[in-house]
Amino acid sequence: MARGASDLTSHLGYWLRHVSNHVSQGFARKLEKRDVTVAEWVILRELYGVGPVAPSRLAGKLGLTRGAVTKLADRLIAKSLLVRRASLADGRAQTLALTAQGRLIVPALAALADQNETEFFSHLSAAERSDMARILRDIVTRRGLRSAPAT
Amino acid sequence: MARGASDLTSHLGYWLRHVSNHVSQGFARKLEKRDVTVAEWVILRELYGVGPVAPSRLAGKLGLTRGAVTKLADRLIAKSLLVRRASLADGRAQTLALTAQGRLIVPALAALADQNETEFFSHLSAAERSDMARILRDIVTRRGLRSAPAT
DNA sequence: TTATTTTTGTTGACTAGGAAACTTTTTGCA
DNA sequence: TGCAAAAAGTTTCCTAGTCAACAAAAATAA
Repeated sequence: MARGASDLTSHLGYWLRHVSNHVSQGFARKLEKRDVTVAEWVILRELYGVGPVAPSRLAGKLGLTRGAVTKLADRLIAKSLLVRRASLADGRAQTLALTAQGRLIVPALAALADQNETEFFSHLSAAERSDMARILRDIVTRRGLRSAPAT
Repeated sequence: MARGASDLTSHLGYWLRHVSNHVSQGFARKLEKRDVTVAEWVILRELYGVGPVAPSRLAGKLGLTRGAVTKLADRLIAKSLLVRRASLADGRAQTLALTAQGRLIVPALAALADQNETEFFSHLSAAERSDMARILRDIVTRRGLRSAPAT
Protein backbone atom coordinates (compact mmCIF):
# COMPACT_ATOMS: atom_id res chain seq x y z
CA MET A 1 0.00 0.00 0.00
CA ALA A 2 2.53 2.59 1.04
CA ARG A 3 4.60 2.89 -2.09
CA GLY A 4 7.68 4.57 -0.76
CA ALA A 5 5.85 7.00 1.47
CA SER A 6 4.88 6.41 5.08
CA ASP A 7 1.18 5.99 5.65
CA LEU A 8 -0.86 8.94 6.86
CA THR A 9 -2.29 6.87 9.66
CA SER A 10 1.12 5.92 10.95
CA HIS A 11 1.60 9.46 12.18
CA LEU A 12 0.50 10.48 15.63
CA GLY A 13 0.18 14.01 14.35
CA TYR A 14 -2.50 12.92 11.96
CA TRP A 15 -4.62 11.31 14.66
CA LEU A 16 -4.02 14.13 17.03
CA ARG A 17 -5.35 16.60 14.52
CA HIS A 18 -8.25 14.40 13.62
CA VAL A 19 -9.40 13.77 17.18
CA SER A 20 -8.71 17.29 18.33
CA ASN A 21 -10.80 18.72 15.52
CA HIS A 22 -13.73 16.54 16.41
CA VAL A 23 -13.52 17.02 20.14
CA SER A 24 -13.45 20.78 19.68
CA GLN A 25 -16.31 20.57 17.28
CA GLY A 26 -18.37 18.57 19.75
CA PHE A 27 -17.68 21.18 22.38
CA ALA A 28 -18.49 23.97 19.94
CA ARG A 29 -21.93 22.51 19.38
CA LYS A 30 -22.58 22.49 23.10
CA LEU A 31 -21.38 26.04 23.53
CA GLU A 32 -23.41 27.20 20.57
CA LYS A 33 -26.63 27.58 22.51
CA ARG A 34 -24.84 29.96 24.90
CA ASP A 35 -23.48 31.90 21.96
CA VAL A 36 -19.86 31.32 22.89
CA THR A 37 -17.11 29.63 20.84
CA VAL A 38 -14.39 27.31 22.07
CA ALA A 39 -11.65 29.91 21.68
CA GLU A 40 -13.79 32.45 23.52
CA TRP A 41 -14.36 29.94 26.31
CA VAL A 42 -10.64 29.52 26.78
CA ILE A 43 -10.21 33.25 27.23
CA LEU A 44 -13.14 33.51 29.60
CA ARG A 45 -11.96 30.61 31.73
CA GLU A 46 -8.44 31.89 31.99
CA LEU A 47 -9.60 35.33 33.03
CA TYR A 48 -11.98 33.79 35.51
CA GLY A 49 -9.09 31.95 37.09
CA VAL A 50 -6.42 34.58 37.21
CA GLY A 51 -8.34 37.85 37.14
CA PRO A 52 -7.60 40.89 34.99
CA VAL A 53 -4.52 40.48 32.84
CA ALA A 54 -2.73 42.03 29.86
CA PRO A 55 -3.54 40.59 26.43
CA SER A 56 0.08 39.77 25.74
CA ARG A 57 0.31 37.75 28.93
CA LEU A 58 -2.84 35.93 28.01
CA ALA A 59 -1.35 35.14 24.61
CA GLY A 60 1.80 33.78 26.20
CA LYS A 61 -0.09 31.69 28.69
CA LEU A 62 -2.44 30.19 26.16
CA GLY A 63 0.07 29.77 23.36
CA LEU A 64 -1.72 32.16 21.03
CA THR A 65 -0.44 35.16 19.12
CA ARG A 66 -1.32 38.64 20.26
CA GLY A 67 -3.28 39.08 17.08
CA ALA A 68 -5.51 36.16 17.93
CA VAL A 69 -6.16 37.54 21.40
CA THR A 70 -7.06 40.93 19.98
CA LYS A 71 -9.72 39.39 17.78
CA LEU A 72 -11.17 37.19 20.48
CA ALA A 73 -11.25 40.08 22.91
CA ASP A 74 -13.06 42.21 20.33
CA ARG A 75 -15.77 39.64 20.02
CA LEU A 76 -16.12 39.04 23.72
CA ILE A 77 -16.39 42.77 24.28
CA ALA A 78 -19.12 42.96 21.65
CA LYS A 79 -20.94 40.28 23.64
CA SER A 80 -20.48 42.27 26.85
CA LEU A 81 -18.59 39.47 28.51
CA LEU A 82 -15.30 41.31 28.77
CA VAL A 83 -13.87 44.80 29.11
CA ARG A 84 -10.64 46.30 27.88
CA ARG A 85 -9.07 48.85 30.16
CA ALA A 86 -6.18 51.14 29.29
CA SER A 87 -3.29 51.19 31.69
CA LEU A 88 -2.66 54.48 33.41
CA ALA A 89 1.01 53.83 33.89
CA ASP A 90 1.82 52.65 30.37
CA GLY A 91 0.18 54.10 27.31
CA ARG A 92 0.65 50.93 25.31
CA ALA A 93 -0.61 48.48 27.87
CA GLN A 94 -4.10 47.26 28.56
CA THR A 95 -5.91 44.95 30.87
CA LEU A 96 -8.63 42.52 29.97
CA ALA A 97 -11.20 41.66 32.60
CA LEU A 98 -14.47 39.80 32.77
CA THR A 99 -17.68 41.75 33.16
CA ALA A 100 -20.13 40.65 35.83
CA GLN A 101 -22.04 38.88 33.12
CA GLY A 102 -18.90 37.19 31.90
CA ARG A 103 -18.05 35.94 35.35
CA LEU A 104 -21.60 34.79 35.78
CA ILE A 105 -21.70 32.41 32.85
CA VAL A 106 -18.34 30.72 33.30
CA PRO A 107 -19.60 28.00 35.65
CA ALA A 108 -22.34 26.99 33.23
CA LEU A 109 -19.83 26.84 30.39
CA ALA A 110 -17.48 24.83 32.58
CA ALA A 111 -20.26 22.31 33.08
CA LEU A 112 -20.52 21.95 29.31
CA ALA A 113 -16.76 21.50 29.09
CA ASP A 114 -16.97 18.72 31.67
CA GLN A 115 -19.80 17.15 29.77
CA ASN A 116 -17.82 17.19 26.55
CA GLU A 117 -14.83 15.73 28.31
CA THR A 118 -16.98 12.92 29.58
CA GLU A 119 -18.48 12.31 26.20
CA PHE A 120 -15.14 11.80 24.52
CA PHE A 121 -12.89 10.43 27.21
CA SER A 122 -14.92 8.72 29.90
CA HIS A 123 -14.38 5.31 28.35
CA LEU A 124 -10.66 5.62 29.08
CA SER A 125 -9.27 4.28 32.31
CA ALA A 126 -7.99 6.75 34.87
CA ALA A 127 -4.49 5.60 34.04
CA GLU A 128 -4.99 6.15 30.33
CA ARG A 129 -6.34 9.63 30.94
CA SER A 130 -3.51 10.65 33.19
CA ASP A 131 -0.91 9.15 30.87
CA MET A 132 -2.35 11.05 28.00
CA ALA A 133 -2.45 14.30 29.95
CA ARG A 134 1.11 13.81 31.11
CA ILE A 135 2.36 13.12 27.60
CA LEU A 136 0.60 16.12 26.12
CA ARG A 137 1.75 18.51 28.82
CA ASP A 138 5.22 17.13 28.47
CA ILE A 139 5.28 17.91 24.77
CA VAL A 140 4.16 21.43 25.50
CA THR A 141 6.87 22.14 28.02
CA ARG A 142 9.54 20.22 26.15
CA ARG A 143 8.95 22.10 22.96
CA GLY A 144 8.47 25.41 24.72
CA LEU A 145 4.98 25.87 23.37
CA ARG A 146 4.23 28.48 25.92
CA SER A 147 1.64 27.75 28.51
CA ALA A 148 4.52 28.14 30.91
CA PRO A 149 3.71 29.01 34.48
CA ALA A 150 5.24 32.36 33.56
CA THR A 151 5.72 35.12 36.09
CA MET B 1 -7.93 28.74 42.12
CA ALA B 2 -10.86 27.09 40.40
CA ARG B 3 -13.74 28.95 41.96
CA GLY B 4 -16.60 26.65 41.13
CA ALA B 5 -15.46 25.91 37.61
CA SER B 6 -13.16 23.13 36.54
CA ASP B 7 -9.72 24.23 35.46
CA LEU B 8 -8.98 24.57 31.76
CA THR B 9 -5.88 22.46 32.16
CA SER B 10 -7.82 19.62 33.70
CA HIS B 11 -9.41 18.90 30.35
CA LEU B 12 -7.76 16.54 27.92
CA GLY B 13 -9.56 18.35 25.15
CA TYR B 14 -7.67 21.50 25.98
CA TRP B 15 -4.25 19.84 25.75
CA LEU B 16 -5.22 17.95 22.68
CA ARG B 17 -6.12 21.14 20.91
CA HIS B 18 -3.03 22.90 22.14
CA VAL B 19 -0.59 20.21 21.11
CA SER B 20 -2.36 19.43 17.87
CA ASN B 21 -2.24 23.07 16.84
CA HIS B 22 1.46 23.27 17.46
CA VAL B 23 2.34 19.98 15.83
CA SER B 24 0.40 20.95 12.72
CA GLN B 25 2.03 24.32 12.73
CA GLY B 26 5.48 22.78 12.94
CA PHE B 27 4.62 20.58 10.00
CA ALA B 28 3.17 23.51 8.10
CA ARG B 29 6.46 25.34 8.37
CA LYS B 30 8.28 22.37 6.91
CA LEU B 31 5.82 22.02 4.05
CA GLU B 32 5.94 25.71 3.34
CA LYS B 33 9.08 25.53 1.24
CA ARG B 34 7.35 23.02 -1.02
CA ASP B 35 4.32 25.27 -1.27
CA VAL B 36 1.94 22.71 0.21
CA THR B 37 -0.23 22.98 3.31
CA VAL B 38 -0.99 20.32 5.89
CA ALA B 39 -4.55 19.81 4.68
CA GLU B 40 -3.35 19.58 1.11
CA TRP B 41 -0.77 17.01 2.14
CA VAL B 42 -3.46 14.83 3.65
CA ILE B 43 -5.37 14.81 0.37
CA LEU B 44 -2.27 14.12 -1.68
CA ARG B 45 -1.17 11.28 0.55
CA GLU B 46 -4.54 9.62 0.57
CA LEU B 47 -4.83 9.79 -3.18
CA TYR B 48 -1.32 8.46 -3.52
CA GLY B 49 -2.28 5.47 -1.43
CA VAL B 50 -5.66 4.57 -2.84
CA GLY B 51 -5.61 6.02 -6.34
CA PRO B 52 -8.37 8.02 -8.02
CA VAL B 53 -11.43 8.43 -5.85
CA ALA B 54 -14.63 10.45 -5.55
CA PRO B 55 -14.49 13.60 -3.41
CA SER B 56 -17.31 12.41 -1.21
CA ARG B 57 -15.48 9.20 -0.45
CA LEU B 58 -12.38 11.18 0.36
CA ALA B 59 -14.38 13.35 2.70
CA GLY B 60 -15.79 10.30 4.46
CA LYS B 61 -12.44 8.66 4.78
CA LEU B 62 -10.70 11.73 6.14
CA GLY B 63 -13.51 12.97 8.35
CA LEU B 64 -13.96 16.20 6.42
CA THR B 65 -17.03 17.75 4.88
CA ARG B 66 -17.53 17.68 1.14
CA GLY B 67 -17.21 21.44 1.12
CA ALA B 68 -13.76 21.25 2.62
CA VAL B 69 -12.65 18.74 0.03
CA THR B 70 -13.98 20.90 -2.79
CA LYS B 71 -11.87 23.81 -1.64
CA LEU B 72 -8.73 21.80 -1.10
CA ALA B 73 -9.14 20.14 -4.49
CA ASP B 74 -9.55 23.56 -6.11
CA ARG B 75 -6.27 24.68 -4.69
CA LEU B 76 -4.41 21.50 -5.56
CA ILE B 77 -5.72 21.73 -9.10
CA ALA B 78 -4.48 25.29 -9.33
CA LYS B 79 -1.07 23.96 -8.28
CA SER B 80 -1.25 21.26 -10.96
CA LEU B 81 -0.93 18.51 -8.41
CA LEU B 82 -4.38 17.06 -8.96
CA VAL B 83 -7.05 16.66 -11.64
CA ARG B 84 -10.81 16.48 -11.40
CA ARG B 85 -12.50 14.16 -13.85
CA ALA B 86 -16.23 13.95 -14.52
CA SER B 87 -17.80 10.54 -14.35
CA LEU B 88 -19.26 9.25 -17.61
CA ALA B 89 -21.76 7.05 -15.86
CA ASP B 90 -23.10 9.55 -13.35
CA GLY B 91 -23.51 13.21 -14.18
CA ARG B 92 -23.09 14.24 -10.57
CA ALA B 93 -20.03 12.23 -9.76
CA GLN B 94 -16.37 13.04 -10.16
CA THR B 95 -13.03 11.49 -9.57
CA LEU B 96 -9.99 13.15 -8.09
CA ALA B 97 -6.59 11.88 -9.14
CA LEU B 98 -2.98 12.96 -8.71
CA THR B 99 -1.13 14.38 -11.66
CA ALA B 100 2.30 12.99 -12.45
CA GLN B 101 3.74 15.98 -10.66
CA GLY B 102 1.53 15.32 -7.67
CA ARG B 103 2.61 11.71 -7.46
CA LEU B 104 6.19 12.78 -7.82
CA ILE B 105 6.36 15.03 -4.79
CA VAL B 106 4.56 12.81 -2.28
CA PRO B 107 7.65 10.91 -1.14
CA ALA B 108 9.51 14.12 -0.39
CA LEU B 109 6.56 15.44 1.58
CA ALA B 110 6.30 12.13 3.42
CA ALA B 111 9.89 12.56 4.50
CA LEU B 112 8.97 15.92 5.99
CA ALA B 113 6.04 14.32 7.77
CA ASP B 114 8.34 11.73 9.26
CA GLN B 115 10.74 14.42 10.29
CA ASN B 116 7.99 16.35 12.03
CA GLU B 117 6.80 13.23 13.74
CA THR B 118 10.29 12.63 15.05
CA GLU B 119 10.64 16.19 16.20
CA PHE B 120 7.55 16.06 18.37
CA PHE B 121 7.25 12.46 19.45
CA SER B 122 10.62 10.75 19.34
CA HIS B 123 11.19 11.33 23.03
CA LEU B 124 8.26 9.05 23.80
CA SER B 125 8.84 5.38 24.36
CA ALA B 126 7.54 2.94 21.78
CA ALA B 127 4.90 1.89 24.27
CA GLU B 128 3.79 5.47 24.85
CA ARG B 129 3.51 6.11 21.17
CA SER B 130 1.51 3.00 20.48
CA ASP B 131 -0.75 3.62 23.48
CA MET B 132 -1.41 7.08 22.27
CA ALA B 133 -2.14 5.93 18.73
CA ARG B 134 -4.44 3.22 20.00
CA ILE B 135 -6.36 5.62 22.22
CA LEU B 136 -6.79 8.19 19.49
CA ARG B 137 -7.88 5.69 16.89
CA ASP B 138 -10.23 4.18 19.41
CA ILE B 139 -11.92 7.52 20.00
CA VAL B 140 -12.35 7.96 16.28
CA THR B 141 -14.03 4.62 15.76
CA ARG B 142 -15.99 4.74 18.98
CA ARG B 143 -17.44 8.11 18.22
CA GLY B 144 -17.95 7.31 14.57
CA LEU B 145 -15.74 10.17 13.41
CA ARG B 146 -15.44 8.61 10.01
CA SER B 147 -12.09 7.41 8.89
CA ALA B 148 -13.80 4.04 8.86
CA PRO B 149 -12.37 1.40 6.58
CA ALA B 150 -15.54 1.97 4.57
CA THR B 151 -16.26 0.17 1.34
C1' DT C 1 -44.32 8.36 -16.92
C1' DT C 2 -44.24 11.87 -13.73
C1' DA C 3 -43.37 13.66 -9.20
C1' DT C 4 -40.77 13.31 -5.06
C1' DT C 5 -36.67 12.31 -2.64
C1' DT C 6 -31.82 11.50 -2.32
C1' DT C 7 -27.17 12.17 -3.59
C1' DT C 8 -23.14 14.85 -5.40
C1' DG C 9 -20.73 18.71 -5.58
C1' DT C 10 -20.31 23.95 -5.06
C1' DT C 11 -20.76 28.31 -2.82
C1' DG C 12 -21.07 31.84 0.81
C1' DA C 13 -20.83 33.22 5.46
C1' DC C 14 -18.58 32.44 9.62
C1' DT C 15 -15.00 31.12 13.43
C1' DA C 16 -9.98 29.91 14.36
C1' DG C 17 -5.53 30.97 13.95
C1' DG C 18 -0.72 32.36 12.23
C1' DA C 19 2.53 35.81 9.93
C1' DA C 20 3.93 40.07 8.92
C1' DA C 21 3.54 44.97 8.56
C1' DC C 22 2.36 48.93 11.07
C1' DT C 23 1.43 52.60 14.99
C1' DT C 24 2.14 54.23 19.33
C1' DT C 25 4.51 54.40 23.44
C1' DT C 26 8.34 53.40 26.32
C1' DT C 27 12.95 52.40 27.37
C1' DG C 28 18.06 52.55 26.77
C1' DC C 29 21.91 54.66 25.48
C1' DA C 30 25.29 57.98 23.81
C1' DT D 1 18.69 65.66 25.60
C1' DG D 2 17.75 63.11 21.55
C1' DC D 3 17.56 59.15 18.88
C1' DA D 4 17.37 54.29 18.17
C1' DA D 5 15.52 50.05 19.63
C1' DA D 6 12.08 47.39 21.80
C1' DA D 7 7.43 46.34 23.30
C1' DA D 8 2.14 46.36 23.08
C1' DG D 9 -1.74 46.17 20.25
C1' DT D 10 -3.97 46.29 15.86
C1' DT D 11 -4.78 45.18 11.18
C1' DT D 12 -4.51 42.68 6.87
C1' DC D 13 -4.10 38.60 4.38
C1' DC D 14 -3.89 33.86 4.23
C1' DT D 15 -5.28 28.75 5.24
C1' DA D 16 -8.58 25.41 7.71
C1' DG D 17 -12.77 24.00 8.45
C1' DT D 18 -17.86 23.96 9.51
C1' DC D 19 -22.75 24.67 8.25
C1' DA D 20 -26.48 25.71 5.44
C1' DA D 21 -28.39 26.81 1.10
C1' DC D 22 -28.29 25.58 -3.44
C1' DA D 23 -28.27 23.27 -8.34
C1' DA D 24 -28.08 19.34 -11.03
C1' DA D 25 -28.51 14.68 -11.67
C1' DA D 26 -30.19 10.17 -10.30
C1' DA D 27 -33.11 7.00 -7.90
C1' DT D 28 -37.49 5.86 -6.18
C1' DA D 29 -42.63 5.89 -5.87
C1' DA D 30 -47.07 6.51 -7.58
